[in-house]
Amino acid sequence: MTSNTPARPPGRPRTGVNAVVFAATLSTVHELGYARATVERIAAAAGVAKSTVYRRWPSKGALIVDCLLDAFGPAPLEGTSRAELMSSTIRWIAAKIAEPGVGDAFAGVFSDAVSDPALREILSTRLQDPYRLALQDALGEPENRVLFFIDVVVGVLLHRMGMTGGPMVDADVTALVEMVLAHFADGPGQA
Amino acid sequence: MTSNTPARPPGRPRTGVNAVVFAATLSTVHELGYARATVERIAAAAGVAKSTVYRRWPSKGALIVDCLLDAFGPAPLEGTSRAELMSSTIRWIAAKIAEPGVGDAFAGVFSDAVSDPALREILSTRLQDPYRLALQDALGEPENRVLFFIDVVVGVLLHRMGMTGGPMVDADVTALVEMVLAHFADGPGQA
DNA sequence: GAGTATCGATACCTGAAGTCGCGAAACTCT
DNA sequence: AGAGTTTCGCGACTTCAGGTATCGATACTC
Repeated sequence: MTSNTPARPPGRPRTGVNAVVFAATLSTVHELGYARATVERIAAAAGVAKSTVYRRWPSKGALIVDCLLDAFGPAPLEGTSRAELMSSTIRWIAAKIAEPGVGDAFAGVFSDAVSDPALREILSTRLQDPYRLALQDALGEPENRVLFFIDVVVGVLLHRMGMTGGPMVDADVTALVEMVLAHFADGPGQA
Repeated sequence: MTSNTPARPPGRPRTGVNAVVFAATLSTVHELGYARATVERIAAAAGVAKSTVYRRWPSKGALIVDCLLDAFGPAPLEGTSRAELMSSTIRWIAAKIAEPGVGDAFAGVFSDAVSDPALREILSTRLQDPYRLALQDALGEPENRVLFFIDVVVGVLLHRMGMTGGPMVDADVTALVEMVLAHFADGPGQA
């Protein structure tokens, strides 16, 4: 244990502007949409130089993913029964995606990932995997079933967002909950 | 009925290269991905000038939408029972999206539409509405239920495509069919 | 033959992602 | 105190893609 206390590396420390940049990202995406929310505009909204943003995130997509991670936070995973747990998780995701800027940012980075394998890797590893593992643990379901669950919930919400420009209304979220609950009611085991 | 036979408008008629451009679009998108499939490259692959493409389609998104319309064609709507009809429709969409280039193009134009209201209008009106109306008629379901059906099927398939880079495996398509069928089994009427 | 709309080719404009280099500031270590 | 290191803001720069405009040539209709 010779170097167990890195204390602080030499050089000027980074200013604590990550939270400000995340807030500026969401508000800029919310106002202008994903494509017009350029890194330059986001940086200006945060009161920060563009080079500062690129010093911390390698690409616009990586910035968005980190911003989404910050916006979502850890999954609540509340509920005593499997049904309650799934229901609350779905409603939690729906509510988060409905927050101003979050859905637009999510759909935007998602579509960028289609033709960008590096970004797809970031999206899958940094954003999807933590929630996937937490759900596997909480639900006791195998990986492929949880991935299917995520595909259904997030896919439906993003498709509605992309087609209409707005979040899904509550009645349809309820229908989504009922449909998913019925499919997963029989517990782990089937394909 | 004075001008009931427009016959052919004056000027040089357009050459019949639409089909060639569509094929070039899909193959280019398949090879390079949506973002790198520039209009210039697509035109070159079709043996056509870029200006010719822009003379026929106002934007890249409109070209992609027309290309998808051509690739999908009319919905089969086969099956005697409601369950068979839904099942065959879902498998038909899944198979189409799995065709080389189609899924990438779909996901790409979809994500572009998120921050482009004009493109969203084109996507919704030209691509979604025809199939929505046909499904409303064939299933006897109200608009909001059919929209939910489309959200589920297309949303799930595109989310899988965007996250993994490849189409959904057959076992998961089967799970999707079962889940949707169970939800819509009770027929029209509930929310 | 006059008029019109297409064709290919090419040059151009705009905007956005990402890079680079600069001098200044804020730290740590000696 | 001073050397070394890293960040900061600022701005110029490169690259690339969507889209526009202009050109002479071509293929039609009237």
